[in-house]
Amino acid sequence: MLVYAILELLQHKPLSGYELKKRFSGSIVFFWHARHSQVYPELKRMEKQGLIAGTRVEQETRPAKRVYAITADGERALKAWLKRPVALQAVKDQMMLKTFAFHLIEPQEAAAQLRHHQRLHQRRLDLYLATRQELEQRCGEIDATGDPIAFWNAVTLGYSIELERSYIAWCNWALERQRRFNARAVEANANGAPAGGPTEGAVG
Amino acid sequence: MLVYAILELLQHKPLSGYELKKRFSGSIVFFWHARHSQVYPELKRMEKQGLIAGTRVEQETRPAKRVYAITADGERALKAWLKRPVALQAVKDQMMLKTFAFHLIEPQEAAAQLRHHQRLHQRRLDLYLATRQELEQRCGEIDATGDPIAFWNAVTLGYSIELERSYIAWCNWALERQRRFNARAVEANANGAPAGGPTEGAVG
DNA sequence: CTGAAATATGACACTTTTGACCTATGGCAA
DNA sequence: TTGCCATAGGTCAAAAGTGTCATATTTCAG
Repeated sequence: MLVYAILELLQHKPLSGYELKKRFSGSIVFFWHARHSQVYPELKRMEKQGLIAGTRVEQETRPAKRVYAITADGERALKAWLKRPVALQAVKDQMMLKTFAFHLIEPQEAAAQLRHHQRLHQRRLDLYLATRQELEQRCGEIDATGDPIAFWNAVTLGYSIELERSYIAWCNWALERQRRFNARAVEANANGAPAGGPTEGAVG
Repeated sequence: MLVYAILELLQHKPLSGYELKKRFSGSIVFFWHARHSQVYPELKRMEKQGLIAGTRVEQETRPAKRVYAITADGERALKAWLKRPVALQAVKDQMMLKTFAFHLIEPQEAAAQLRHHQRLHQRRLDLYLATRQELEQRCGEIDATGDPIAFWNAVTLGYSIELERSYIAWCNWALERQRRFNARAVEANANGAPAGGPTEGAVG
């Protein structure tokens, strides 16, 4: 997969390993990322396969760098991949893994975790919104410019924003539901009817 | 991370490697998954660490199995992990990686990809909704039962459902935006004003 | 009675990813 | 002038994860 992420970035413009690494902390990082210790070996492998071509570039004030450009073969491989249908991706979410077992910790601790997580996603959302503002200022009303690169950039950014909003909304919803749940439990306890214990049937 | 996923599952009830593997195709698979070739070695490692304890169990109609139970150490480790604040997780989304480069393929091919992906997520959403129905039938109105396991199960399931709905909504939105975008491009073309070419500034 | 399917566990090669460490150069600030 | 930061590019061990093959047993359908 990293192969295609790199090809996509090089398809716009030739870049060095260091510049690529920085791109993976730029807009593409919203849905794909890689460390430099993964990028450099991958570039070598891709060059051996003929997907990209590197050239040494001397610089005056900075160390020399090796700039990679996509080849005709690389572009073919990229387009072929784009046309292949994607399979449904498995979800891996640490926060959900924790939430699934929140019955093991104190309700207020669970709530604190949810609030903390909400703050983190709020910060990320703010970053995404700022990025969108920037993009719109650079490109004007995207639909009007007719630039397909800016268009699809905006479409993926729209997804990232929606995802963060969903997460924040879910945190709110979970906290609200938890408040109601706890209130009921306290009430039931006061009436001398203890809340139900672990129910095996709930898991599977 | 797999360690904690396994501990969570064993915390409910001792299970064999095979049963665990099946759990990873059950409700926990909505946000975590693992193949059996990862589960079995992990169980051995965890037993050596003292987080779980295995016992050989003979069966009449089936081959003997090794059932693992969580230890006091394992429970402590699990609870400690639950209380540690989660870091923001990086997103990895193949579909977004593709969408980011859809300017390289024909608009109708991009639209076909979006529609295909929407169908896949619709199917998954249907599965999740069925699971929720099942859960509610087994546990009744969850807030009323006072069972915290069923409660947090419902909360995570709520997230999974929201995520799928977001994805489907995004596909619709993207398709609609693309239709408008293409209509404009055709219009501009008819007026003798060709649509803008690649804009370097759109990526970074 | 043969073969497929489910149960049950494992080995192994491989890729992907992470985290820590290392080497340079040059600019800039305390 | 000492040290930090950014640029530039690596290495390496380890962990995480995938995919395939192997090996038993038993049940059940044809």
